[in-house]
Amino acid sequence: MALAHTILVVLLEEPNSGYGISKRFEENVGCFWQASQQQIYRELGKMDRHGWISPTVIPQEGKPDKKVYAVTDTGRQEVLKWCMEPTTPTPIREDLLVQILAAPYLDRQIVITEIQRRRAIHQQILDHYHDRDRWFRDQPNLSPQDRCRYFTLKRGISYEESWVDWCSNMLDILQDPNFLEGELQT
Amino acid sequence: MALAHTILVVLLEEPNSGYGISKRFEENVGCFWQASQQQIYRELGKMDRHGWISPTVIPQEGKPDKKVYAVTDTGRQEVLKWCMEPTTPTPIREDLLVQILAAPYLDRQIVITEIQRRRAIHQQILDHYHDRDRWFRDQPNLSPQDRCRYFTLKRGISYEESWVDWCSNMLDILQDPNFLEGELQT
DNA sequence: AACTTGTATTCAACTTGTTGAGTATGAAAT
DNA sequence: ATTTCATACTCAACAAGTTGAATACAAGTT
Repeated sequence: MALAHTILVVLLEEPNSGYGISKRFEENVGCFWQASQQQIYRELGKMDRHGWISPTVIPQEGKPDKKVYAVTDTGRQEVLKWCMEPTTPTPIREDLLVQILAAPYLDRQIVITEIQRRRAIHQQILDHYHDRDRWFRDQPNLSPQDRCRYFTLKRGISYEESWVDWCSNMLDILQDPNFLEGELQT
Repeated sequence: MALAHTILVVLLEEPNSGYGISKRFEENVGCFWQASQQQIYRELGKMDRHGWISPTVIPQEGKPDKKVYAVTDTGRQEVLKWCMEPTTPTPIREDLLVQILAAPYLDRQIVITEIQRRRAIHQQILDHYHDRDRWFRDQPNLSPQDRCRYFTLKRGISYEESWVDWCSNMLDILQDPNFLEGELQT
């Protein structure tokens, strides 16, 4: 139940609603954990039933009511216990590399176009991460929480850079008309 | 149904049994797609019902019988169609980074130990990939299939390198006794 | 006046992934 | 002689992720 624990960590900093948590995921957590709104709402229900969080309905003006969840003592114990356990690398499942494996049966131009498209996507994410990186650097003082968020952003940057590099390298190789013959390039 | 399509691509090169496909996944495909034996067997059943593959029972000496699956025409059409569609980056879900986000609530030594452990894991995978990389380079002639497998391996290397680099960087920062104060390091 | 956007939540169906048990054979090792 | 390993497959239960629909209010836009 890693999603539940991710949500708990987000709620440790401050209580928040399902909608607010979802926004947080988009803005801050997205570089290492992606979850849909529906997933978050469902998980919050389960966490509530487990007694890890407790909701307070907050009436708002001009907006619908919201249910703000706070971490309970049980929840706090649970998440800290979970966080001290060893982790394993996440299994990778990458559609694009299935295409690469199928490249001998495909038109080369399709593969090239797809890698260009993917490089653009990763470059765009990277640009966005660089903006956030600059924001962190411009702050005179960062809270420990922000500092740790910065570390996760660094991981996101490292990841996206590795994609952009690989794509560029692939394009160099595939655009060489002799790529099927001869020595392997470096 | 990306797993089904990944299996189809593997079967395009040569017909194979569930067990054999599982081995292939461990040896070659694992750097970009991880699937358990059970998942593969279940998927093969579904693919058979869809008419994408057809089995032949092969009696063996000294070993149990095996069901060798070959891609049908329908299956071939299906996988080639799928491979020409645009892909999206796989959502990332990384437990270790949840821990990093929770670091302000944890003992620093636990986080350091965990990152060291993870770096060792990624370094080990990387060493193994480097061995395979060397094997590819030592071949005088590679089939287009092997050449494409090599490209996916390159992606694996890029990915694991980015992890090792990030871990090393994190350890430098966390082992600095003043990491909570002062300027952000590069 | 009707449409879109942003906030806020809930429910249902389906697919995919994980975990564990269970069956069977032959070869190699203790 | 028994255990372990490698081959080879099946079934079931559960957890997690995806997709889509539905409801509701207010503000801003066309």
